[in-house]
Amino acid sequence: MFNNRKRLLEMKFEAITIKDIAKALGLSTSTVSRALRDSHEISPETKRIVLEYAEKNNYKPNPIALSLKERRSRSIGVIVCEIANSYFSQVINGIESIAYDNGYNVIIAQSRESFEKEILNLQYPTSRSIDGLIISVSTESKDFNYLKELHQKKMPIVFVDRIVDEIETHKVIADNYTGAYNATLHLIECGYKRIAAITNPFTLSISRERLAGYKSALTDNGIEIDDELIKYCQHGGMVFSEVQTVVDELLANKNRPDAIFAAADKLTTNCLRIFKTKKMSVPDDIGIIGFSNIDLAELLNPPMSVIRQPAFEMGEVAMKLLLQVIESKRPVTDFETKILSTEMLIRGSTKKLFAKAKETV
Amino acid sequence: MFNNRKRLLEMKFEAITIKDIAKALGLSTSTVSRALRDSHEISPETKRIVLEYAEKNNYKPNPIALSLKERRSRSIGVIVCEIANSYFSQVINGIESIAYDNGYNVIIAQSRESFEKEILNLQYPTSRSIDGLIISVSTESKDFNYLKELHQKKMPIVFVDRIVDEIETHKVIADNYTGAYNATLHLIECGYKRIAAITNPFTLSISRERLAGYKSALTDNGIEIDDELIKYCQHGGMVFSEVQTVVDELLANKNRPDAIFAAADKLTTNCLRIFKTKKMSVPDDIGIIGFSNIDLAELLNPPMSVIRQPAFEMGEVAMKLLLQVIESKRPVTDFETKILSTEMLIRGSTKKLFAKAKETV
DNA sequence: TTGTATGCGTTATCAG
DNA sequence: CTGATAACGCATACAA
Repeated sequence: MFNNRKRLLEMKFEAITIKDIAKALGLSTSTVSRALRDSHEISPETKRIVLEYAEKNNYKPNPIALSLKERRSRSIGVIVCEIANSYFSQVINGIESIAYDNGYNVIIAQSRESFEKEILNLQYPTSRSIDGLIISVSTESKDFNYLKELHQKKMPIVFVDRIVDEIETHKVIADNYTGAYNATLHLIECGYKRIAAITNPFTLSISRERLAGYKSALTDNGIEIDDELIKYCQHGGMVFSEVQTVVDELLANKNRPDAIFAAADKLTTNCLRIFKTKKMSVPDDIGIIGFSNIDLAELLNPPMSVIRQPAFEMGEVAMKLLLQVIESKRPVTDFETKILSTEMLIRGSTKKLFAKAKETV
Repeated sequence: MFNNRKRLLEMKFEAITIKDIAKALGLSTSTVSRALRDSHEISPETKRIVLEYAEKNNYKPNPIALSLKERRSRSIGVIVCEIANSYFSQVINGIESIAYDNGYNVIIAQSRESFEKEILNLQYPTSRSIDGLIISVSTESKDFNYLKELHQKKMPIVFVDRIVDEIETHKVIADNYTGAYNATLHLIECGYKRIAAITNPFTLSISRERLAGYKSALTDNGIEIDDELIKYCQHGGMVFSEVQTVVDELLANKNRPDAIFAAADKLTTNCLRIFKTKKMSVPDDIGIIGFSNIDLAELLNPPMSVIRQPAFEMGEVAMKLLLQVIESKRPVTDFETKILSTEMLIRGSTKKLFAKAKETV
C-alpha cells in the first residue's frame, strides 16, 4: 500500500471547524467560539453573521476536541458477558434510553464470561475515554483488583445484577433471594420432593443469593438439603456441554431428582435444550423452573414457569445512578444498593400441577 | 451547587501523561513518546528507563488525545431500531466480536423505529467521533438525505438488513425473497389456501423483498393474490395495538384467511401474543409462519415454524466490510451486497400438517 | 540519540 | 466587544 496516510487524508471528509469559520469571516477563533456559545459579550450583529455561516455550512463542534478540553467524553462503558442474551439486551435497552435522554453515548463490550476479556475490555476505554462504567462481572472473575483500582481512581462504577460485594459503589440487583425462594416453593407446592439446583459458580453474587433462597425454601418446608443435587456450571452455561454434563450427573443419580431449579437465564435455556434432545417432556418427566427473561416464553405455553427480572428497569436505574455520580450530584461515598422485585410467571403444565396440589389441600 | 467544576477536577482521577513521565525522568516529551512507541531512534538504555517507569506507574495513552491527533477514534457507531430484539442483539454480537478483535469500540444507539431519533442519533457521534457506521434503518424513515449526505462526506457506512437502495455502499442482507417464498410455500404445502401477510411498511427494503417472495409463491401455485389479505404495520409492530388492529381486520374479513405469514420478528411475536389473548390455538384455528430469531423458539415445541436469519454472521460480515473501508483497504467505489441464506425451521403442529399433506400426495 | 516547536479543535484567560 | 495566547495529551517534522 503506497502513501496510505496521505491517501486517507485526501479521501476523508474534513468537516468545517471554528478556524474555518473565523478565516472565512475575518474574525478570530475565540470570537467565533463565543458567538456559537451565545456568549453575552458578543455583539448581536457578529453573532448573527457567525450563526448564519455556521448553519449554512453545517458546522458541528468536534466532540473529540471537546472531550480533550473538558476531560469528559460524554460516553459511558457497558460490560456484560453477552449482548445476545435477552436479559442483558433488556438491561442495555434501559441504559441506552436514559443515556440518550441525557446526551450520553453508550459503548458496549462483551466479556463472554471470560475474565481475560473483561480486563482487556476494561483497559482501553477505561483509561480515559469513558466517564463511567456499568458492569455485570463474568462468571470467571475472581480477582477484582483491577476494578478496585479503577474505583479508587474515582472512575464512577455501577454494578448491575452480578455485583462485587467488596467494592463500595452503587449496585442494582433483583431480589434474587426471594425470587429463588418463591420458585423453589412453587415446585414444592406442585408436589416435587427432590429438587435439584443448577447454578453458576459461587463466585457470582447472583449464585450465592439465589442458592440461599433455594435452600431456605427447602428447609422451611422440612426438606433436607442434599449437596449432591446442587450443580455448578463454571462457564455460566456458555459451554453447552457443561450443562449437559451436570444434567446427566443428576439424572444418573441413584436417587434421581424429580425437579430442577435453574438459577440463571442461560442455564434455563440450555436445560430445556437438553431435555429436548433427550426427548424428555418437561415437566411430565421432571419438573423445572428457572430464571429467564426471554420474550417469547410467555407466548408459547411453555412447559415451565419462570422467574423474570425487571431487566429494562434495572438498566434505567443503573444509568440514573451513574449519571448522579458522573455529574457529581452525589458524593462518591454516598452509595446505595437498589433491589428490584422479580416476578414469577406460573404457567404451562406446572400451573396444572399447582392447581391440582391446591385442590387436594 | 457550589464550584462544581473545581470540585470535579479535584475529585477526578488524573491519570499519568507523557509529560509527567518526561518531567520525572528529566527527558523531553518527544523522547518519551518515541521510547514508548519503541522507535529505533532511541537508545536502548533510555527506552528501558522510560518503559520501566511507564509500567510501574501504569501509564496508558489517552485515547481521546490520540483520536484528536490521528483524526480517527477507533470506534464505530451502530444504529438499530431496538437492541432488545433477538435478531438485532445477535447482529450486534457479531459486530462486537469482529470489532473487539480489531481494537474497535462499538457505540450503540436505538432509533426505536423513529425517524427523528435516527437522525438525532446520527448527528452527534457522526460529526467526527466515529470512524464508520453500521445501520439498519427505522420503519419510519423515508427521507434518506441525511444518510446520503453523510455518505457523500465519505463516512464509511454499511447497511444491515434494512438497506437503502439509493445509497451505493456495502450492504449485508438475508435472502429475504427466498425465505419468504419458502415460508409461503410451506403454508401452501400444509394445505392452506387463503394466506394473509402482515408486514412492515413498504418503505423498508425487507418488506419489499419478503412481500415479493410471498407473492411469487402464491402465483407459482395458482393462488390469486388478494390485496385485502396484505396488511401493513406502520410502526413495525413496536406498537402492539397496531398489530392487533390488522389481525382483527383479517379475522373480520368475510372471507377469513386460514393462514398468516408474518414478515418480521416483532410482527411474529406480537401475532402470537394476540392469538394467545384471543385464546386461539395456533395453527388449529389459523396457520402461521413468521420471521423470528428468538432463541427459545426452537426449544419449546412452539405451534409454528419460523424463518431464521443468520444474524450473528450478518453482524460479522458487516463489521468486516466496514473495516475494509475504514482502513482503506478497499476504495469506496468498490462496494458489494452480501446476501446470506435464511433457514427455515419446520416444527410443531405445522410439521404434522406438512407430513399429512405429503402423505396424501 | 535527543530536544524544540507545531498542530489536531476547542475553550478560557487575559489583554486590549 | 474582540483578539492573541495557552492548554488539554499526543505525535512528528525539523533542529541540534
